[in-house]
Amino acid sequence: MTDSHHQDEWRESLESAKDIIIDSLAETMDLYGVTRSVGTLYGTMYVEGDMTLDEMREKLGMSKPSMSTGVRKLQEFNVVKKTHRRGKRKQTYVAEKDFFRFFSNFFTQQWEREVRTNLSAIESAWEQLDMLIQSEEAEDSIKEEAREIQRILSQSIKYYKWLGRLVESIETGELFKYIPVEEDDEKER
Amino acid sequence: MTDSHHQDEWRESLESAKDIIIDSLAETMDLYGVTRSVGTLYGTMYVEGDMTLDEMREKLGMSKPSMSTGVRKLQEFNVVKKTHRRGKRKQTYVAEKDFFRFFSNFFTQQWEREVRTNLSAIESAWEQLDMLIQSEEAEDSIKEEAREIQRILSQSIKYYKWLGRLVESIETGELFKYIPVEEDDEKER
DNA sequence: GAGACTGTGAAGAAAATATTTAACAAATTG
DNA sequence: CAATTTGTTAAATATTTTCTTCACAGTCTC
Repeated sequence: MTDSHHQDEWRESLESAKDIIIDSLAETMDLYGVTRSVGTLYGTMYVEGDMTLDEMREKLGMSKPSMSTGVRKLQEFNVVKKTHRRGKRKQTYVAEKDFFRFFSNFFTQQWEREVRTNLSAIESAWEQLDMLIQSEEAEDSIKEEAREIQRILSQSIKYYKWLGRLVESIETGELFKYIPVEEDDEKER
Repeated sequence: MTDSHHQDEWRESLESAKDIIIDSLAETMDLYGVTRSVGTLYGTMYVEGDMTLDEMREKLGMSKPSMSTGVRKLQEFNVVKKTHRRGKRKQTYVAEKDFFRFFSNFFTQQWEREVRTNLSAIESAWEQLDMLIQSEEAEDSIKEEAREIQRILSQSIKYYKWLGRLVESIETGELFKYIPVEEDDEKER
């Protein structure tokens, strides 16, 4: 229809549109403590669909072990999964494209860990403070400081329990009843 | 009452209880892309109350510029604020001890930025894809890929709008009506 | 089972980040 | 207004993290 030079330009334009998306995804994933290049990898899989390690390597111009570890990290965050192309030997990987699920997977995991870690730390600190408070020997000023810390901690416990319930409400989908997802709607403004 | 050696041991025990809390806070802040030592700084302010830069420096055994930049970062995250001790010349800083406010400040800011960044990226990518789709010359296969990306993007837009509403509901306190904070209660199990 | 291919671990190189020291600018005190 | 103190910037250094090259183990193919 038209000469191939023009088609290259259109192709170029398509790729640059993809890059805009990829970069902005990478930037925001950066905020979550995901390294920039791993974020770029996710973004690439997001716009390109499922990929093999070699396809990633070629697309990003990086080494294969990098891709391997990058994909692993994304799997740990539950935002990338293994798939397979039928008949093919190479392993393929697919990015979670549904950001609602991305949100759920990512923060659920993050927050569950936070709750677990901090509640157990609070528990052992609390015991130690109790021992101190109940001892005969310790000075009153020390005891008072111990009690003050317990007061702060008891506030925090309330928070972690709340965070646990938030996680639950995400997992059960309850949160999405309270804050509903707008429906797909042609006449949406 | 008892000799000072014993008191040192109790003091030691109190400090170690604090350290348990500090470390676990630092570890979880690490998950949010906050560097470990900045997390430790936050944790220290959390258990120690308001501090001057010199007190931080002494407590953590680090340089003053480190404290200065650390505090700045925490202020950017809205989890530390300036205060003053009356009559005193030195500036003091205080950590947000209420984790509900911590949660609100931190994620509100993070997510608002995410929504802004990505929606504007999607907008410009979308326009570019539109140009491509409406052009006479571009090959059908390219147009089809452009349309496919638009389909994915339109799903994402729904997500970002939802995330924006989640932020709102945190800011207005609505979320805490849906998922209530347990009341302070002596006979709580 | 030999040969080819895929994915990952280890070690070292390169790059990015954090931290300190030194210098300075602003503010406060006497 | 000189002297002191506080907080920050800039440059140098140290440390950590990331990335690559190389090597190898497991799998599939013929």
